[in-house]
Amino acid sequence: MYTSHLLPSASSATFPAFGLSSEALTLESLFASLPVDKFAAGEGVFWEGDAASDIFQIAEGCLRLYRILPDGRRAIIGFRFAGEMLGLSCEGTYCYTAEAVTPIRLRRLSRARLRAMSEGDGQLQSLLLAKVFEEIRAAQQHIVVLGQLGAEERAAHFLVSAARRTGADRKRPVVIELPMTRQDIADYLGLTIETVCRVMSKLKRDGLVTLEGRHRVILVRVADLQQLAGELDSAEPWERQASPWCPPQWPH
Amino acid sequence: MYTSHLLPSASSATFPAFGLSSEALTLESLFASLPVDKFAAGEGVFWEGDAASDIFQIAEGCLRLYRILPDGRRAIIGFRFAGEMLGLSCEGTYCYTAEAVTPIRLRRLSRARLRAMSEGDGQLQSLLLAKVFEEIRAAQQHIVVLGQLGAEERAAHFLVSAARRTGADRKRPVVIELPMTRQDIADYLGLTIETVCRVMSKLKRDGLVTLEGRHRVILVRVADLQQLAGELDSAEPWERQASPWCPPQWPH
DNA sequence: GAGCCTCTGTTACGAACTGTTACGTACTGG
DNA sequence: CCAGTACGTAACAGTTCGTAACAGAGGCTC
Repeated sequence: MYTSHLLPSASSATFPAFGLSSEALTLESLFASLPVDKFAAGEGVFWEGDAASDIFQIAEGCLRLYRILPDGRRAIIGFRFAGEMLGLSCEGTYCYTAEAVTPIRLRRLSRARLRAMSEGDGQLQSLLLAKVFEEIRAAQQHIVVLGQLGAEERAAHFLVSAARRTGADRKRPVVIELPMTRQDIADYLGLTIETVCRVMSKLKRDGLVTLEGRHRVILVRVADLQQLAGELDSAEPWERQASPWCPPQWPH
Repeated sequence: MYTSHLLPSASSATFPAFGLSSEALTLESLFASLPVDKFAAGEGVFWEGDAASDIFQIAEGCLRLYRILPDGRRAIIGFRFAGEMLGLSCEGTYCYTAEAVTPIRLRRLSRARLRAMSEGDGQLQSLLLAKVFEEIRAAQQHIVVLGQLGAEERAAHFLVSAARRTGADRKRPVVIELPMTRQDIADYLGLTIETVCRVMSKLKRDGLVTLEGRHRVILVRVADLQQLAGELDSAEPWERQASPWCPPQWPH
């Protein structure tokens, strides 16, 4: 799981890459027949304050969710990847801006229609509620990370979470792809870009990871990274299937 | 609103002190006939990992919600006050420990029973969902505070939020009562107790607040405090009624 | 109710960490 | 291939932390 909001998708439901789970199929099928919207990298899907009329499922790509403070600082609340949903936990207006990190394709479902569909469908309601609870749990995890962990610990947590989320932690070597920029990571972890660089370099120097280019990290000593991360994950219910992962080809 | 989780109660529903709102009555009436449990200050109501069998409504007093990290650090996720609910957004097991800050009285409703009651009751479902959404919004607010604000800004935000939450910001002078200890505030704001003291002293020295004993703060220059807090509140939908407030008599 | 005791809170100062600024390098896209 | 952007590194500055000493409030005993 990605520190917190990187993996706010399913708790009991899963998102296998080819839709083998019956529970997941229920949710996936809601979107399956909908047309696909495309957005270029850097494009916004919706903005904080917009009427929250739709929810989205990401068919492909990666988004960042953020809020801008009055003085211009940017707080990234989380990232969303292929297979995950977007905008479910907003009511009235979106409480953050959603922007494409990579080129993305997503399907749009109006909130009104979802409401109509879930009316009287207890199973669907449960699935949606599970996603909302998952999002709360992820947010609380993020709160713990930002409030209690130091820079190196936050970075370790970010990496370990990414590995778990993508399922990379079940292969050897553990290779994770990070489509977002260092600035994105910094704004997500509550650090500056320089501190992120420093810490990544230190992890590399200490032999915990290997860096291949800007967007690929190989976790060498996973157990040590997990310990650095405060082992916040191990007690977490993220024992789940990986979401489909976009191929490593995002330009910046 | 309290930085974030201090006020995760209602978004559309309100909790007037004497239950005058019809929406609030719907939720309040769920608990009204239930027996009252009492807990002494420092006592735990439930623990992280416990089966989340019940949800609670606080009749009186204040609780802290926290998680303990493997190395002993304590992260306070939020506080809960009289009139608010507890344990709603957990599924399966509680994801934090709830502990009385002051002597508390609360009413317990089993999750199974709530489920049965809400089955087929669309209005009740909406009310509960609104509370869950409110909690997510509060958590995201807390993420922004912990990730982007400095120590003084966090403290200012904490105070302004407390004022808004208790309705103290609509009177002059703005007097807020903080039943929790400095250590609680520190663990909530991601600071050390010394930094909390230092910052509070600085706010006092700068004439922004007056401190009366350990648990009472008078906000002198509210607008300046709000600006320090990043004005995160002003754009927030916390334009709501205050919850009933416990009398200022908590010993430590 | 007086006095002692313990716990909480406050302040000071040095240490550690993170932010800031600046500059050089690597990658990306045209 | 070139220009622009993102990234990495280093030196310096600022903030926060950690330790420690002290002050004050509340509780307890007598």
